[in-house]
Parts: sequence; C-alpha cells; structure tokens
Amino acid sequence: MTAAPCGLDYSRSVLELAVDLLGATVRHGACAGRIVETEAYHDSEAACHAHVGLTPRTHVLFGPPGRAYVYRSYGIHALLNAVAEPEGVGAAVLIRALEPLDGIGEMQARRRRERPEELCSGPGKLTQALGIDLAQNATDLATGPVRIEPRTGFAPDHLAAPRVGITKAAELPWRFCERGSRFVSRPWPPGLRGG
DNA sequence: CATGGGATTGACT
DNA sequence: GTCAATCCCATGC
Repeated sequence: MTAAPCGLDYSRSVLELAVDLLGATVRHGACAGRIVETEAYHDSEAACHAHVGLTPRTHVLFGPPGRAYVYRSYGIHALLNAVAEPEGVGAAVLIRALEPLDGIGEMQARRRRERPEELCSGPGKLTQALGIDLAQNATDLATGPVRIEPRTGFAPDHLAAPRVGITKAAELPWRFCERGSRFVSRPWPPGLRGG
C-alpha cells in the first residue's frame, strides 16, 4: 500500500502531473468539477506551443510551475492548462474534461445545456461552464481565482491514448482519461473502452 | 504591416 | 460525414 498523496507537485514531469491531476478538483467561483481527462504538452515536441521557444505567448509556459496558462483557441474558446516542470522548461497539462460537482445551475446557464454530460466534456466547454477566460492567464492555481485542489485518496484507474485535435506529434499517447467516465470529451475507440 | 494557422464546438447534409 | 465562426499571435516581408 502506498500513501495517498497530500499535494500536487507541479514541478515534476508533465506526464506524471497529467496523471496526478486526474481526480483533482478545479474550482472557479461557485463552480467546481473533478478532472477526468488531461493531455500533456512539452517544448520538446512540436504540438506544444512552447516548441517555438520563448515568445510573449509562451512566456507563462516557461515560467514557474503551478500557474494557469489560458489561451484562445480557434478565435472562440479559452483553453485551461496547468504549467508544469521547473522554470525554464515549457510544459503544461491541458485540462480537457470535468465531472461537474458544484454550481451546476450556473454551468447550465452559461452553457445553455441541461445534461451534466454536456457541461464540461471538452476543453472549451469546461472553461465556458466555469466562466474561465484569458483574464485568468498566468494566475496561480493554488492561490488565484482558478484553483486546483489535489485529490484525496488514490489515483483513479486511467487509460492513455493519442492526443486529440493536433497534427504534429500526433502519435504520442499523452492523453489520459479516467477509465469508464461518461464525462470525457469523446468516447474511446472501439476495443479500448473499459480497457 | 499582411498573412495564415489552429490543443474546438455546434449546426447542418 | 462537412463546415464556418472568430481572434491571438508567430512569422515573413
């Protein structure tokens, strides 16, 4: 038996952090959800924004671990990441899906959807549901407006698979989902389901 | 300064 | 299955 972790170490390997964030809670205002899907990004591979080096956009990624990296995707959506690894390394974990916990009425109003499965089952959906936008970029995830509370107890059983929606470094299995969750952004390929 | 490309989503055929 | 919405920012001239 290993001891249950009592905190999150954002400075560790982005792959380890991506798994460790499964089961953690994201909270913003009155809304909160349990992380059921993550993806890892690292400056050593081409899908990561930090791959181009230090620019105004990637400044946060290369900064201290444990901060939020929020950026606009396709001109429409805000996507939430947790910066990982020591300062000087550009790496982050993309939060891709949550299981809604608190403030569900508020999430339903923002999303204009009723079903819990449609509130946070995607990286753009969960930021809309929780009211997270670019104003929260670079804020501290332990003390800032957007907080991540470590899970209590053991890590959920999970599956690894290739990341979604990228064209570069698409072969790396750096997507992690809680096994059996109905709140993930999209179903697993046939044959992998239930693992 | 002009251009092009997205770590997406929802509506539609 | 296809496709448009819409904006930040990296890149190139």
